[in-house]
Amino acid sequence: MNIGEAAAASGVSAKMIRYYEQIGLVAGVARTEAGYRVYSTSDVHRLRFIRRARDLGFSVKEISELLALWADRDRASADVKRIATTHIADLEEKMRQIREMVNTLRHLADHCHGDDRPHCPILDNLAQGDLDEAQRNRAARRPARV
Amino acid sequence: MNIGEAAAASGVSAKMIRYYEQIGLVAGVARTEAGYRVYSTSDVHRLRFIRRARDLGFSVKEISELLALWADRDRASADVKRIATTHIADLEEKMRQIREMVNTLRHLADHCHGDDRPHCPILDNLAQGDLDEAQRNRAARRPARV
DNA sequence: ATGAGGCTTCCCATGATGGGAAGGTCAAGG
DNA sequence: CCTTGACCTTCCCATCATGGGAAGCCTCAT
Repeated sequence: MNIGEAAAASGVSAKMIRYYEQIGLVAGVARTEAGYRVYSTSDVHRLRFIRRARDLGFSVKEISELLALWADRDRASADVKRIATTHIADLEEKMRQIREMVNTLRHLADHCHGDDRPHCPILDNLAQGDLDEAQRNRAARRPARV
Repeated sequence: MNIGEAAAASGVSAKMIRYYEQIGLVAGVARTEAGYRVYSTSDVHRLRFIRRARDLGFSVKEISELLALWADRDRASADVKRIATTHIADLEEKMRQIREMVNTLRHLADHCHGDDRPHCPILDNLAQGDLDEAQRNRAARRPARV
């Protein structure tokens, strides 16, 4: 199987397959005499695993650990679960930060007439940058940055 | 005021102040004979505006539009509100995607014993990558990628 | 044998941020 | 007056995952 077919079969673009090989996430595969990469079905399985893990928001580093555990038949499920729960916590933290932004923004937008007149609480808030709820929270537990 | 003081006063790092100048988000400021940047209080206000907008998740591009509206006394508040509500929608979409990931992951993690035994539904799911809820949704409305 | 389409590598760009090096400047204190 | 330390300058590099595109080679079907 050429890289294009492997891409179609795994849902990972050819570009990304080469990239994953370059950074060592997948081992270099066999090549034809002409230098074309050749993929087996188990290579494709591996790529699909990666694809699915990416879809669940895991970083390449985490996926690398997950792949190692996947390959290790004697792994402890606790090790897998630890990675997953840590990731869940990361995602939840991100969600919390976004929710805070949305709350603040929605509050401001609700008080903005949104007509031809220039007065706008949104700009007022950005300009004065007073310590409102979101900002106090941010100050409390740096670093924020979503 | 030197860049260091402006950074402290605005909450924007000196690095980022230079970057914002470079990409044209803030105009080049006055310089001393020696080449040091000199900031006025209104420069600092502008930086604080940027800082606050970044904290609310606005992109540099959006902030550039917001700054233009801020400077325009005849703006229509509708223009500001449009930017804000679009941004809110973006954030909510991101939240939705993250929530989906979390739901799937939490479901999997809940069914993982997390002990010494190797069996693990998390890896099973990644490996088989069957079309579960999250994946069908993703397939329905590409592009996903959070 | 020719053309289309696939493959290769290599370089560049994204977005916002930080790190760090090499070198110039300024102010305070000896 | 000179030194020293804290600041400033520019320039380059790295992040993270992804895509775009060019130049050139390969393969298969016509």
